[in-house]
Amino acid sequence: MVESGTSASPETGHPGGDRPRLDRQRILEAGAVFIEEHGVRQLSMRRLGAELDVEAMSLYRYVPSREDLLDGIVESVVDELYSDPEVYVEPRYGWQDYLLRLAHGLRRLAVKHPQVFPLIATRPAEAPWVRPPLRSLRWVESFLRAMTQAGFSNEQAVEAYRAFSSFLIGNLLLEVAALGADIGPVEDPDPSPSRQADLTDYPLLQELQDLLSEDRSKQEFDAALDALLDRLDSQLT
Amino acid sequence: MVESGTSASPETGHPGGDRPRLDRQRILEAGAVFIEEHGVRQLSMRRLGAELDVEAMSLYRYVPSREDLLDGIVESVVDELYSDPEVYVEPRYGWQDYLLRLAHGLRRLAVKHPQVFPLIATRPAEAPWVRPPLRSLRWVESFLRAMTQAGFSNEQAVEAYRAFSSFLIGNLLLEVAALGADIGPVEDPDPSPSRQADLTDYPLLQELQDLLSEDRSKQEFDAALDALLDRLDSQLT
DNA sequence: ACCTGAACACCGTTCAAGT
DNA sequence: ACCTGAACACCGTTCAAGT
Repeated sequence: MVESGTSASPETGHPGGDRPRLDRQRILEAGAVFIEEHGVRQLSMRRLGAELDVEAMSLYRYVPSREDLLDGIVESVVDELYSDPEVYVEPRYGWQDYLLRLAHGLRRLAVKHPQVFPLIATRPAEAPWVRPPLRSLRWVESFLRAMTQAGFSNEQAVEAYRAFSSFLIGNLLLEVAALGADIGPVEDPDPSPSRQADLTDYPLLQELQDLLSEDRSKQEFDAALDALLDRLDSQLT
Repeated sequence: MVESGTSASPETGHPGGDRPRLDRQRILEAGAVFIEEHGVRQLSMRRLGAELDVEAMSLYRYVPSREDLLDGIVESVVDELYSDPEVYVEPRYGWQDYLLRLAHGLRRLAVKHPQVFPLIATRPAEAPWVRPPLRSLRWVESFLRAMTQAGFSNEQAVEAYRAFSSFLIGNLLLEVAALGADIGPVEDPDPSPSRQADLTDYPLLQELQDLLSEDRSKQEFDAALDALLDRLDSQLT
């Protein structure tokens, strides 16, 4: 990238290519944007540097490694949940209300960041029992408090936490996979006929193809969530 | 799976390091073993070649690219399901029996290949509606046939298929993550104190840490599966 | 204090060449 | 027919050097 010649104002101001100075948060956000645009596989230190008008090596002043960069991006995206006004309210309307808000907040997050969500779901967490997508001690504590205060035993609260995590991962991972289809690697669209499945040997698939292609994620999410809440409720007394 | 042929095998003389000749299936199996031993991140064409006593470039005669290699490994591991005698029986004992067998077969697969399973769960499939971990048209057809023949409507069968996939992904992905903890990248054990979470601000987590660390995956899997079957059953009639 | 250039070890992949 | 050597473009990362 040809640049510089920006000797006039060191702080700010150029309309075309100004460079607000590097800092960790700016790098993480640029990383999240880059992943959403090009996929994780395409994210290299060099390319992210270029995006920020900087050499790759400069990033190492703020981020110890590419791995740590990815962890940082995940953390920074998940932290958006704290500023979701629909989620972050005092849990005084009962545990079902709390779980509903939390689940829908995480679904909004997943749909907003379909390319980052698989990382949220699959990166190793701080401790083995901190299960995605609730990747922080603070949320786990909050979850368990809501449940125990509602009358669940310690064992039941922990079991509910696990069931809730599994429910979210399964539903949201498959939803974003169907969305962007790029849940792991591979970037090219590839609309070649080879990619179009040959259904001649599968009469039922042929018949149901329209149904199978229909997107009912929202309804299914709500239905499964409802069933989960019922199941948990039945454990209470 | 050692192949036939190679009768006198004149060129495989070395006692310690004989080289049974390259073929696609051998490469895929070696890849699966390598991933289970060292993690996906460590798998490079060069290293896999070395494992097979061959230069990396030789692999390209059987596998178009590293991406395709990973897809091939996933396919070859999932294909083990066909030779699981507990799973692959005629579905004449009812749909619940069928779903139970299938679910437990996939759980065995996940536990046997904890490092490969995340790939099974996250690699883009043949068609967008072919949801992991049932990554083949054949299994989807089989699933839908079992359900419709049991009296589910087309819509209900498709919905059941989606609910079943989500259930499996959520439960099994989190189970293998807790197992190997390496659900994505990063290889080092790192038992440093920095990795040990500081729980001073989270009294409930402190109190429940033993419960949280307990492994109850099998029971929870069975309980959630049971609840799912009940939910589906209630839609019948 | 912050960024860069050059360098190292390692990748995936191509292709002409060996046997 | 099957494998290899050399080469290319690209990585992550280190470190001494620039400003």
